[in-house]
Amino acid sequence: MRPFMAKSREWNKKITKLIRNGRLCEARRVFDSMTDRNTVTWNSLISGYVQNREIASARKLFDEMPERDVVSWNLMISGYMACRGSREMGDGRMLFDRMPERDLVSWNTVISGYARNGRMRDALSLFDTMPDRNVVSWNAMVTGFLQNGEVSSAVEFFERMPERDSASVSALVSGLIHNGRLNEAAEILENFRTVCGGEQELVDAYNTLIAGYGQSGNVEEARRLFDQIPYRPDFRKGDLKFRRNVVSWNSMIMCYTKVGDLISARQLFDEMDERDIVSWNTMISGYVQCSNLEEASNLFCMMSEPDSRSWNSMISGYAHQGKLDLALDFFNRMPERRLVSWNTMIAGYEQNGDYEEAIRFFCQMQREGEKPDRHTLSSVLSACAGLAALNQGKAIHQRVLKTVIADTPISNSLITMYSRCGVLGEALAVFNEVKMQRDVISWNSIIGGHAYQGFGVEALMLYKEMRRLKVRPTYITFILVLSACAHAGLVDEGLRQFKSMVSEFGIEPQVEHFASLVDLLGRNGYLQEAMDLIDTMPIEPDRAVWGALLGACRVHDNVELAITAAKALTRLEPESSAPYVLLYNMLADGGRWDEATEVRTMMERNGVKKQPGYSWIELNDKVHVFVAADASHPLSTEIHALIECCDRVIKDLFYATENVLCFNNIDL
DNA sequence: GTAGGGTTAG
Repeated sequence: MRPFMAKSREWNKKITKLIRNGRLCEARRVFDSMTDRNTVTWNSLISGYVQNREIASARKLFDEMPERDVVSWNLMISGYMACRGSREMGDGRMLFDRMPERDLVSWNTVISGYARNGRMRDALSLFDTMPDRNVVSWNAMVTGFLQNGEVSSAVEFFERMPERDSASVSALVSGLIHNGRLNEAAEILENFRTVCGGEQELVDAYNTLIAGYGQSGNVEEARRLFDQIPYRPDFRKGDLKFRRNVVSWNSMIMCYTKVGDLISARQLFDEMDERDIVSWNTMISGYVQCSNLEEASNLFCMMSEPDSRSWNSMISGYAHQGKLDLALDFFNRMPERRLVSWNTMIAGYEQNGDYEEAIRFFCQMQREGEKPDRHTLSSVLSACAGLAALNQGKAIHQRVLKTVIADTPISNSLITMYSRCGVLGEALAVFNEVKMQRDVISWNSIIGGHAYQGFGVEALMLYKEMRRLKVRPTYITFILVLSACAHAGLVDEGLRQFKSMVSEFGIEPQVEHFASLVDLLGRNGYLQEAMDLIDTMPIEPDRAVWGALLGACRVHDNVELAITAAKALTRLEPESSAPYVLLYNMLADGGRWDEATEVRTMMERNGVKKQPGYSWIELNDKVHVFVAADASHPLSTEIHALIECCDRVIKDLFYATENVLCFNNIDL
């Protein structure tokens, strides 16, 4: 035996293992350090890039490699087909047409690529012309039909198959479930059971159905099936093959975690003889989903080799609890961070309102060579919306045009971002571009944008257009419509819309709707009516409801109701300074100094501190945040000097115009 | 080291 052969085989194994553990960069370093690479070495690394959707890197290796075999070609084709874009699929097809020698895998790769992306006609024409077919070719067609909702074609193909294996049955059963036909799926399984008795394939079909029941939340039925599969083989019956495998256990555990029954999930987990990485990850993610990070972390620590899913579950768990420091700790400790890890951190910061950090992470991610996808872009767009960072948002819009083909959620984020940045024209431009793929969220975004910017009448016009096009509004639509009416002073219209929400659409009013109604009435001077509404509303009023009343009292200078509202607010949020401050200012404005002082004393006695106000400005793609009495900005001294200068100019003008404040003509 | 189904992360 030649020693160097054994050597390169060992290295190839090492590369494969690194790729399996998500350490692609390390695999690349091993590859680069090798002197005796063979075709398998090249193919292994290409496979790593393909698995990680780095198609350009895969192609570069493919073009550079000295000798390509049929596996190299097949790997590249499968990489292109998995990218799903029509351009990439075209590239894959081009390679297929150009390759010197095709095998069954080549044909099946292209067929399933077409089938998965709804191009059944292309899939079918290849299927019909291919020299010979195997069970994989048939299964790919069945799956494709089911994914496109063509259930009868799928069943027809299934029946025409010359031979079937466990994947054929699983494909049909799971496809039927995804088309909402659980009963038919169960029927197929029953037929299959009588035909093939206690074979291994039956277990796979059972597992599919268990998972299907789990998806629809029917744990009892799933458990009934699970219990029908014997735990251990029954030797007396000669039943050697029909027994639970690790997927049966994992699927059942998943059913329990899905409904939050972690006790039962854990019982099964502890009962298992052999757990695989999926068992561990399913349990961890179950604990994460019900916010039990302690147990999640216990299990995580017990794992010998956590993979990227294990790490990312922990990161997302802590991020959801707002513990970004702990999330970051896991993020930093993981052996190799991939796109999902970055996305989890960015989404975590964004959802916790730390928009600057979300954007900072986004920039760092790109510096480290990771390409954003739709998840990244959607989070970052929300962060830009939160900061009203228009230039950043525009730059990301450009990225979107290069990265995503047509994606409704992303377009909706763009609409929201432009709205929040105050450029409704841009928001409308996006809204008009996606005419064909609008959903109710697109409408909510554009209506909300107009309402938010004070264009109540325009918001209502958009709502009417939405109704004309028979788009069914949601409860959020009505929060926005009521807010639009409030801003436009259309009290009667608002009340009419509220009634129509209940009577026409059967939407049960939520506390947010009452807050909007209180705002609608109060803002337009109907303070007593707003108060009466609070007294009679069927839900407990929350801070938004009382806040709306208090704001209205401030505008219309009703001190007595303001006191009621402020009292209610301090009961709900004892630590908030806003109601005290607002009430203090109102009393002081009215010259009621004794009561004002009393409010101030009460605030101090209750240990409430005034929270510093803050504002921000976007300049040269950077967002600068200013907090009162904060000197952390690099140009703090200069900024304060400038403010003082402005202050002087304003004061001079103020006195010069004999106490008549007129900002309109000031040219600073 | 490559093709189809069923279990895990954003």
